[in-house]
Amino acid sequence: MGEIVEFVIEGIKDFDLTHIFECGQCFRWTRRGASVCVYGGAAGDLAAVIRFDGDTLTIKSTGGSEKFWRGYFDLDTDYGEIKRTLIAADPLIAPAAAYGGGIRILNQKLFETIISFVISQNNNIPRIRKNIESLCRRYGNVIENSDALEPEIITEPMYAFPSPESLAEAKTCELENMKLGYRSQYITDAAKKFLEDGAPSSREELLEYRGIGPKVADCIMLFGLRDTGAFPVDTWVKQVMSGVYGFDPDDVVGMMNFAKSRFGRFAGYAQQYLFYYYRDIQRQKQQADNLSNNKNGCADTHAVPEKS
DNA sequence: ACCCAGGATCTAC
DNA sequence: GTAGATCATGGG
Repeated sequence: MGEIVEFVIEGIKDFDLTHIFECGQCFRWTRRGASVCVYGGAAGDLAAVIRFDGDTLTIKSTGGSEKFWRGYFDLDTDYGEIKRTLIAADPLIAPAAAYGGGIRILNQKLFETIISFVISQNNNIPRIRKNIESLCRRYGNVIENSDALEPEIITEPMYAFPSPESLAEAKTCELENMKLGYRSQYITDAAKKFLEDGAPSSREELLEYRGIGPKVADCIMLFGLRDTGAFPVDTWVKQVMSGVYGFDPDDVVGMMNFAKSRFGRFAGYAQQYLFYYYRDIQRQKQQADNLSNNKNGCADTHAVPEKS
């Protein structure tokens, strides 16, 4: 244990690190290079630097076998076939499947997925990432050799995701002090329940957790239990489903029925393409608006209000 | 100062 | 069973 390993895997199609790491399924990977596609981060209790160039994936990590990383990145699933099947079932999804065509649904640890998506409720992705990092720093173990991996890329030690035991023993008030907010109780309760009941394996079991409702349960089914038929409906999916398919934004049941009947066991992939596509173009639109506001000089014309 | 974010829960009808 | 208020925090 403790050996740094490196794997080079060639001939990979339908793969893009930005799509994979920025599509909202994981929260511990960050882009490190400006031009080259390099990500650093952690999966469970392993730290790694990931590169993808052309069709070649390079993984330098603090451990794990090639088999583990192939599974983590879902390399043995044919995403070209998935996309063709989705588009055949519904041509309207073609733009989204092309836009996020390099998405892979990662093979993540169940407990990490549960806690991460409990934190995700009514929260935004940048803050979810911060919350999870502070949890790892406080309750996770230092990842051995993570500082020796590539010191110019990963400049400080990384921490493993906390074990169920460590979060079960954590004081709820301490989580509150770490700005975990009202979700603090959900987190410590979930860790205790996970330890007592064992790993949940169905949507029904997940819904018995306090802090896990239908949407979070579906995310955990998709990302933690690899139920690729799950179709999590969040605020972004509501918007794209109403915009593209004309659903009432509050008709969540209708959207889920549509996805199930149209996409079946591939509904989860469809959801990821739709989520990434719509959220990303909305963000770019927002940035463009901000730029044009500055150019017009509209943003600076307000006098600074005096404070009392 | 305001609305929103990968929502869930509690209460009141 | 379901509409409405509330939850803690900070991004934009």
